[in-house]
Amino acid sequence: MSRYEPSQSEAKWQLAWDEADVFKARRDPAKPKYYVLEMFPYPSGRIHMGHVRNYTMGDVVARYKMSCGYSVLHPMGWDAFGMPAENAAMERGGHPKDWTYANIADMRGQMKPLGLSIDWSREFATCDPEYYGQQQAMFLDMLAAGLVYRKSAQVNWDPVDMTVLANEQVIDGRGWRSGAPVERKELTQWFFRISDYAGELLEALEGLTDWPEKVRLMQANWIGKSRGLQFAFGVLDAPEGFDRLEVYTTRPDTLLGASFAAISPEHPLARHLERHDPKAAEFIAECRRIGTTEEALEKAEKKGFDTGLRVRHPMDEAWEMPVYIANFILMDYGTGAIFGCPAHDQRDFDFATKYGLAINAVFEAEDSPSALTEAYVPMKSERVRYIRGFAGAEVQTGDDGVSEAISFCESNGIGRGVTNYRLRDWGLSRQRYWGCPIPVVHCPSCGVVPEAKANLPVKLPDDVSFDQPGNPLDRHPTWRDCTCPKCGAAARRETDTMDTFVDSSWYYARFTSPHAATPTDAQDADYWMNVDQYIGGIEHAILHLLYSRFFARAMHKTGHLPAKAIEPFNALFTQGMVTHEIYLTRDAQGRPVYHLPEDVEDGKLSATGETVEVIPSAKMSKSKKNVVDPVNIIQAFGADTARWFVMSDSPPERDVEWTSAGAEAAYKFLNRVWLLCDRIGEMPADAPGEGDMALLRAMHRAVHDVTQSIETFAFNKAIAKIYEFTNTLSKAQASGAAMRDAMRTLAQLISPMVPHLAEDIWAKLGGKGLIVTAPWPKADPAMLVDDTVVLPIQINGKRRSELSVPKDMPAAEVEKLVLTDETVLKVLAGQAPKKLIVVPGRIVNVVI
RNA sequence: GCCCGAGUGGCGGAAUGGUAGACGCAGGGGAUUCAAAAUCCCCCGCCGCAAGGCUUGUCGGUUCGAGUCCGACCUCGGGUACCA
Repeated sequence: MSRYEPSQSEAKWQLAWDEADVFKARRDPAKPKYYVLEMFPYPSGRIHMGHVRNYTMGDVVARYKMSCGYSVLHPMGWDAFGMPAENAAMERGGHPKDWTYANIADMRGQMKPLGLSIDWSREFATCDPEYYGQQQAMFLDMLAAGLVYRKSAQVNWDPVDMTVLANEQVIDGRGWRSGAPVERKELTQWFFRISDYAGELLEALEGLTDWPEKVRLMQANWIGKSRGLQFAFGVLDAPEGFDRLEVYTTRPDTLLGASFAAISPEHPLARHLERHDPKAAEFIAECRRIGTTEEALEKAEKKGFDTGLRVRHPMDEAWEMPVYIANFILMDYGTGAIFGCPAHDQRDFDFATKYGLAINAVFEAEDSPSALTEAYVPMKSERVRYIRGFAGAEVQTGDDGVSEAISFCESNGIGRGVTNYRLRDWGLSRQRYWGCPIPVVHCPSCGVVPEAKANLPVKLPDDVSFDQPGNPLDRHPTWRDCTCPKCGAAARRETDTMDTFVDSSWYYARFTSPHAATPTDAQDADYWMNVDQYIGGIEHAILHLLYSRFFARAMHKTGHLPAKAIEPFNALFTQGMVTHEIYLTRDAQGRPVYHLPEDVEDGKLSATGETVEVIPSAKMSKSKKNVVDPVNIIQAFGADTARWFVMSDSPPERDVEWTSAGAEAAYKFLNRVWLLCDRIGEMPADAPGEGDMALLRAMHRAVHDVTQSIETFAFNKAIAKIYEFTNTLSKAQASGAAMRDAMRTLAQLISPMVPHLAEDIWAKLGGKGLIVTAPWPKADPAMLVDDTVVLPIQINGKRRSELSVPKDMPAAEVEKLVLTDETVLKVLAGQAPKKLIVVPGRIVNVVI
């Protein structure tokens, strides 16, 4: 008998894999390729259980596909630019670069013991000049291709720190450090023309059949295609240049229910009034105190300012309406101006009620019209009766009403039907140091000039300090001052850096040739793209994934990716979070003091015996101290236990709660497998036994079920099947040869999840070579069929009895048998059943 | 606010519209042991002595049959364009 000692054997097998170089991705024309990618991590410095779960899932897929004969690419890198590095520099001193690379080294050191099948030779960080230099080259190509432009946009401005704030740095409308009320400020910034691709990005979602439906839905809603009418109101006594007010509406059928027009505080007309009307200026200033986020804007109280201007209804010369500036109208959507129909829009209804405007119903419910105490907003597909309609039938659906209204307006010269998208262009400028510099130069005579490609990468300067707020690049004279690449005159470098979403929008492509002298290598990209399986958090469902889809198209347009790669991720899987209970005690003031799980035992603090409050599981976070450090778990139980547990307990798309009991159970199971292997290994190969056939059938059943479960990402079910098979095997009385065969197969089935233990078993039972390179077992279909089935008998839908019959017994014969069943006879009491339903091979239902 | 999910025993969960609770944890009983740990075997949704009844967040509907489909709601989670 030997002991299961993961600390020794895990290191041993990791070395063996390294020496055999089994995870090196090679372009092999003889094999099909498989590219599996997990969303790369931000180098915070510590891996957490969420990482372990994410990378174990990818590892299971990678190892399984390798066994199935694929040439696998499974790389790892670091999403290394971003705010936390600058925050660390500000709080603790030091340099973002040093902090980041030290974190990367730490995290790599924590990840390696997990035994992941990663090709580490492809590792890179997005803050490597080698990587971001290629990103700058692509930016210049995209600029030349017309995919990038500059325009004015608003940012959160901290007037005390004199710095731009990210949305998460604005707390209750105030700067997180200064506490000063945040203002909106306009800056000229760079944008990607993602909205040019809105229609295509929407339509192509249909082809992403291996993406979760919820992600496709979220993206479709985000892109937000709408069909509507754009038309102009005539403005009475208009200020010069504003005699027409263009509005966009998705409900032109409600035009005769209009009672006001409203414009965005950023609308040119509002801007004009701001300069000439102090009251308007005051209102607009108030609007600007609301944050820049959609959430803040939507949740803010809806307010308007009556400009005193009036517009004429396009269908009635005599009909005049007031024009408001309203805080909820977005300048980025439509024309930045709307008309309000209070009867059929709740927001307009509230607005009209507040400002005493008319509420005129345009249509009413077909059957039961009722008084308007709130806006009547039926589904557009519902039929309604138009009482102020002007186009189409009196009774029609909202959709038809809209179409008819657009046709009517077009033929009467009132406006034109237009298709609009909610999706806005992607602002990529960041007023920060730790990001990829935007490679352009501002020249007094040539204007905005792209940096020459020969001068790339435009490297971040190292000699910067973070002792004052703001972007250090802005106050770095030798870096900022440069010469114009076009005319050679003195010029200034762009000091904005790129949004880190740019970095993560093409790393998957860079992994195919991570050190090429161009952004991608055509042959490598052609062989390895697309990512066959992408795995990551649902929190990236919209932004990261949509930006990546756009970027792949932009890369194709600029010659950096083949046409087949414009949808870069063939299949997507979104995994849940790892959660843990939260433990806390209270200090003298009643404030919570959080405690690490490892310091709590049986609901009490180990040190003092004080009882802790327990809050239900939440996402692991440092501030709540409900974190379990994978490094501790690996030291205590081994990587295989950590891997087994994160895969076993919950369906992978759902959150998993880390419990120490669960981790111990995983460890116990692996021990059991180890001992079982020992026992079988000691059986003489020719030891006689019975039940070889039964064991063989169970083995094929297990191979089939586990394979199916892995293929469908049901890892928890795969593990349940492995438990069942292990139970069967340990109770089996089969011959030595059959037992060994079954045990080796068991080792293969567990090998994607617990690869180290699997290698140990394989080696002990005489498997050939490394299990990691052994071909995946195949289930024989003939071994999977059962001859008899047990049919449950229901009476009025409730299970009352059962019946064992040959698998293919005709329904008529089953019926006869059912009517002889004791329970059925008793319930029928001599009467005939009303109905007898026989679902062959499944169930019988007797209706009485 | 808006968009998208999720809710099943004490706990994590399983279930092509067809036996609700597979598998695991916790718990109970037993074997082994001088004893304990470890290991092995058995029991285990709730109410009830039992017969039986109830049970998949709540309420309603479709169906011979609903955890699964439809409608309304409740709670929790993700996103909301400068967190990554």
